[in-house]
Amino acid sequence: MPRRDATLQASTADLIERIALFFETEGFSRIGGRIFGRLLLADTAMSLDGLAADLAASKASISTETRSLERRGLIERVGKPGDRRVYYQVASELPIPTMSVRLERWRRFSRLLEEAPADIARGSTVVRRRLDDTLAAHRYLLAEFSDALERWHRRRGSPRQA
Amino acid sequence: MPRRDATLQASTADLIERIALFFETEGFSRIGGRIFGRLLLADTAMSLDGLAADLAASKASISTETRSLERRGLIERVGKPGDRRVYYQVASELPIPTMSVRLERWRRFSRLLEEAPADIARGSTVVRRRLDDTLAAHRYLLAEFSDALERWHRRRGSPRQA
DNA sequence: TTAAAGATTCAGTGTTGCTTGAACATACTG
DNA sequence: CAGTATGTTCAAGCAACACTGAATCTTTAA
Repeated sequence: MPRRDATLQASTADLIERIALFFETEGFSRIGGRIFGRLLLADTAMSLDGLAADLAASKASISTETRSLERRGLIERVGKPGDRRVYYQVASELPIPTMSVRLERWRRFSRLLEEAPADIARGSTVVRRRLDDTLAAHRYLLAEFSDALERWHRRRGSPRQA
Repeated sequence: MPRRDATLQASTADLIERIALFFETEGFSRIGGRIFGRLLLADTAMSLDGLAADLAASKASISTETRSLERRGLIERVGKPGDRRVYYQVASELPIPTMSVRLERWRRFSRLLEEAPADIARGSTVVRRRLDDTLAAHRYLLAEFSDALERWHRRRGSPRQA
């Protein structure tokens, strides 16, 4: 029974675990969630084996899950001079990609409705109207939300005064 | 090998299946997604055994999944005079609950960050700042989105001119 | 080129959770 | 009351997926 690295505070490990549980309900694997949680609370970028040791998981899992998290824009890879390992850190403009991923999901559903063949609701005005209404709401809310995201980005995005 | 009811058009069955696949990525079961898809495209409310026959699934599954969908506000039960069965239909103000469910998920994550014990990032300004920024973004976007939802509701919610 | 570290892929194992038939509960009808 | 229709719960089978150790690939250093 491998133990988690002792350098991790109990409260930190706790929060990481809760984040992982949350991520699990969002379609990630538990380890994926742990990685994200660990990086979110990390003072500095971490290497693959650092994560593996820290989270008591195999390097195979870390490798797979980091790639998945990266593809979804939640984390990014960085290098360190004089070190050939790859380091991972939370995406620099974190809120944007997080929300963008969610936006993308909605769009997929909207597209699904749009693609509904014309013949599907033929003869049934009630269905046709329901689909139209739903689609209209999605369009409206998606647009509003994109705007808000854009606004936030402009308001906060530029100042890189670390 | 039970077949799907022949009264369902092929294109309709197809769309239902794609909706079900989408719902699966959203944390529902496949059958749950099928039920929602079927009801979304249904001209009229459907009974439990109607759904079971139509979707070639057991009544047990339909019973479980309808309850889950109802709890999440996506469908609702209605009665028909002179019939003791329970009928299901898509929620009347569909877009609202759909979006509300999503909002609720975000709020859960925000709460997770808020509950992060103070000691967690002590000594690390970079972590503290990252958490603060993320939380600020979430608060901003959640507020904006709630407003938009409210606006939509007011704009569209009242006219019940069926 | 070889040696070695670092990262990825693969095949196997275990766990989770969906789905179902059957048993059970409830409520209506005559 | 008995009989029946309707809906829910339960235990078990099964499929899907996460996770891992080992093998493989890639890159760097000497």
